[in-house]
Amino acid sequence: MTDSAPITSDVRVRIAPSPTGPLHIGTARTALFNFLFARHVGGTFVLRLEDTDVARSSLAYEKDILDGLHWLGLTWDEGPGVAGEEARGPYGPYRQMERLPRYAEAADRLRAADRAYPCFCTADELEAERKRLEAAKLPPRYSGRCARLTEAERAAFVAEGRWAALRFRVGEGVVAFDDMIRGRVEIDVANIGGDYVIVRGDGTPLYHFTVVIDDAAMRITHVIRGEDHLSNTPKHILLFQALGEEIPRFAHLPLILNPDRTKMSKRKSQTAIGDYISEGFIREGLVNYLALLGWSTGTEEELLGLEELCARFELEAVHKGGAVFDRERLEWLNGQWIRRLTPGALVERLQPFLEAERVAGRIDRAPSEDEILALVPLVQERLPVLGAIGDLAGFLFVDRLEIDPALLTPKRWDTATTRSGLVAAREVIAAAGSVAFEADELEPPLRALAEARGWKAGDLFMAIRVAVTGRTATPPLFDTLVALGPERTLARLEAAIALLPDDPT
RNA sequence: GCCGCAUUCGUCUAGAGGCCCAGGACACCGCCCUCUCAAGGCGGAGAUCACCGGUUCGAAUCCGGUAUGCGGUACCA
Repeated sequence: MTDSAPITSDVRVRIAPSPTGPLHIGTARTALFNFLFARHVGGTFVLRLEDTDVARSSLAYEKDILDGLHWLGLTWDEGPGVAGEEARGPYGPYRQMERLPRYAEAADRLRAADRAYPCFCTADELEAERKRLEAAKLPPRYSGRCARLTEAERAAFVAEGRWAALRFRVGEGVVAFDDMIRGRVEIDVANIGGDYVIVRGDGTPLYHFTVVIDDAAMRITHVIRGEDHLSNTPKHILLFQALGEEIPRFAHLPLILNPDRTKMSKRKSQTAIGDYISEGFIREGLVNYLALLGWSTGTEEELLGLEELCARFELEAVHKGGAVFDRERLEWLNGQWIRRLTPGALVERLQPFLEAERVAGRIDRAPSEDEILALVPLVQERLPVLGAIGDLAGFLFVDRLEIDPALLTPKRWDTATTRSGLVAAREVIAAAGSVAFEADELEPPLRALAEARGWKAGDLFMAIRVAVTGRTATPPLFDTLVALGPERTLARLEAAIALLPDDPT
């Protein structure tokens, strides 16, 4: 499969998630686009964990992210060691907290070259300054108060016990770059807010700093990330230059949006990949859908597997505008892929969902593999998500069926007709079943019964359906009866009949 | 506020000067199939291509402006 794709190009891309939350839809899409780009050109796909926000990072999130990417089939060529395994790749470690000495070395270098300087301003001072600017209707910007401190003044602050953050000197000029998706972007550094902090007072490095050092150290050639980083790009370019590193190419992907067109967020949308997995979206559907959010082949084809996506993906064909996440379309695509699964594969994927139904107490026993296999023809085209299996076929695995008596009587029937219909049906089914309990043996006599009594076959069937399943929407009736087996079919008919008054007045 | 990016049916998108009074898909509506639900087939409705000016014989496509939206503007990532 794709995880053993040969490396035939110098292209190196990365996905750099921060383990401060479960794998997010947007991160997954960015990872997918990086992966597709790498595979398309025969490049290398690197995974790096940006865990410098120690307070919010956790191992549980890290695991969720790694598992999620694996589940999607986005295997990386280089990345951190997990579960006792060695890290893979020549540019490790791939966790930023294990790379601290490298950031310290780079910080020293910038400091020595006077491209960065210690800033002794306190949070309160900075806050006051920001307020002053805001009141004067000026853009927030660091004044540069500490930029020209003499060594003596610095020593005085240190003696005072103040801790210094390290600020990068921004200088003047215009930073320009050719975004692979948006074309030329030019930003005057006067607008990026002044000299910015690259190392905190406590000595830990900040994102804008680590991302540049690592992208350079890991020889990343193309930075493919979300549009929310577009405005930050000049900060990165300035650092690449100051460090004497080659500047990678940039490609900023359009954002995935909430229905109200704001950046997709946990508050307004379901963003955790894990939640989609537990609902029963399958990787083929999710990958296909995500790939089409912001990209298209340029043709009218839209059912594309990972292999095909790798072959066809073009970064230049990515859209510029944000895309609203459309769950209905995802469900449709997911259903398409479920229908394309082989029976064996569907059985395998259904098993955990049936087991979950059992654990939740919605069914009394989880069916065997063979039982599920027999079910596949009845359910395969009726599952938008695997999790729908409980609603669709759960009645087969419950010991005591709950029936809403109100549903038992078909729309055009009264309870007396329903009762006699079910009584007669029970006889017919018992008789037919004694020959062979098969769909072909059951249907003709029941149709004949309806005709003899002047009933619409559909009404009779509906009464039977509700009697044996408790539902008005089920897989085809006769296949359902067969799946249920003769004993349970007859017992359920009996129980349903008992629910109907035998002398309605 | 400032800076940046964006703007084609409700949604995802095709479209790179004439093939477009704009094509496909999801959703929606109708019909067919049909024991229900799906699936599938057929058809329908749905976009004055944000707006205004320009360039051109001709613009959704090129240029300028405006509007709106979003993003960024942290000792978060």
